[in-house]
Amino acid sequence: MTIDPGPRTRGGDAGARVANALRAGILTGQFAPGARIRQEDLAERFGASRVPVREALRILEHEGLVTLVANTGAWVATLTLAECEEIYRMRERLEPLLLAYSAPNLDPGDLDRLQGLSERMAHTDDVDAFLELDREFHLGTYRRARTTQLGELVEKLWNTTQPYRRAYTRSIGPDARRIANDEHHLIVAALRDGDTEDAERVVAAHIRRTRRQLSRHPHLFETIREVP
Amino acid sequence: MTIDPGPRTRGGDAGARVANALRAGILTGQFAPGARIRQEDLAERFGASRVPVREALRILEHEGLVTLVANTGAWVATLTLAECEEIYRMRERLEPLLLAYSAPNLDPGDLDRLQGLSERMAHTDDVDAFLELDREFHLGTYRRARTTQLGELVEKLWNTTQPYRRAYTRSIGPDARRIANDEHHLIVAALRDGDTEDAERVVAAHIRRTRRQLSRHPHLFETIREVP
DNA sequence: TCGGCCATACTTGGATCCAATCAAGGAGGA
DNA sequence: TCCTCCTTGATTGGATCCAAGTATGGCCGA
Repeated sequence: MTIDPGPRTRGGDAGARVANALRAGILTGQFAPGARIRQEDLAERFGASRVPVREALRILEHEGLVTLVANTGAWVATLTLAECEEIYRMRERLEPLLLAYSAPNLDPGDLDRLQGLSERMAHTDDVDAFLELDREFHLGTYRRARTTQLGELVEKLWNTTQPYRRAYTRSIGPDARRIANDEHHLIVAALRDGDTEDAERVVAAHIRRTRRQLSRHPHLFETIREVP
Repeated sequence: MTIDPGPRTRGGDAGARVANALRAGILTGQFAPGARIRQEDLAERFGASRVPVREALRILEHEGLVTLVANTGAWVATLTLAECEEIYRMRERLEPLLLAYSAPNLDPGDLDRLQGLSERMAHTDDVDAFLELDREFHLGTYRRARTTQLGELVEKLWNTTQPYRRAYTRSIGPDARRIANDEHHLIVAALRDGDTEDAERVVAAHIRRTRRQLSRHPHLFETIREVP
């Protein structure tokens, strides 16, 4: 019995490999919400047959990134404003809990790295870079959580809302993003103080504020639904 | 363009059909945690080939009911005590939110039905009947929630912990279950009063108490892990 | 000219076949 | 006697092939 080789996708797991690649494509915006996905296209693109592609679609369906309709096809999942608000309300409750799992295990090096991310974020005007740093920062605060379910779920919630977060970030100016930076600094400060409860409160408020902001931009969700 | 046929599993979705059947088997205890699942067995049992079976396993893997190891096999998922506590903490935060979505839409007929379930629960000594009624009751309070993600997630959390809830319920006497009945009555009463916030508090306390009870029975999780 | 119907092409779904991988059991040697 | 290595069986993974369903385009009729 060899030891588990970890997340390295070795031969014998083409389904997961295709899923990872397609997930990355959706998160980076190469595949837009509502876009049709043809199995054979993916198979050709990744040099696999349609069998693992179908498995990959099944995986991503349950991650909320793909919508499958039997005998009809697959589309990149779309969200309505109501669904997006729902996810943000879930995050509002779950991420403080996840932070509570993680905070006691964050060492000074972690905190320095988080502070570095937060500062780089404050000095960038590029939307994609900002999004990437934002994600790195928040998930970074959760990295030391020894959870098996909660961490994955939170990442999943981030993933499904990512395309809309990108559209939103583009639509607002760089100035409007400054508030997020202040909140990030507050989180790092609370974590340095060892005041986990305060950090939890700031995270919850951060998510709540973002949700309200999103609600003021319903047009972001008025994409043409190719899904019937 | 025909309208979406809904959750009816018609021809052309054997993967989902197998997944539903296997899920039911796990929830009813026919497949115990840690039990090996052979693809060909399932295929033969459900009269399908191994292709849809593999899809079903992928689905259930992401529902947390099955553990897959590449090139090795599939097992009914097992939980450690720590993982179970983690899930209960998640439920503690999510179910009050879900109840808040549902409560305003519950009509008097729903409440009567819930009260009926709660009373039948108080008068049964059969463990399986109790578990079924308990599940019906709680999910019944959430049934009117117009959510797309949260409801499914909560049901998923119920499913993954179901085998251990069964073992726990068996291990305690009928008397120890009475407290749950009182809490259920409180929930119905709060809902009748239109006091959603109070109902949320009772649900949270109910889950929290159950989590503490489970923590006192670590032996329930000391099953032989067939998974290497 | 517009609407409905039908046939055709395309896409997805499922089954069978073959290759690759892993686990177990036995043989051989120290 | 115990450890190691190798062989063999069983099971999973992937590809190709065929069937079934759906959507699109053209044709006919009103």
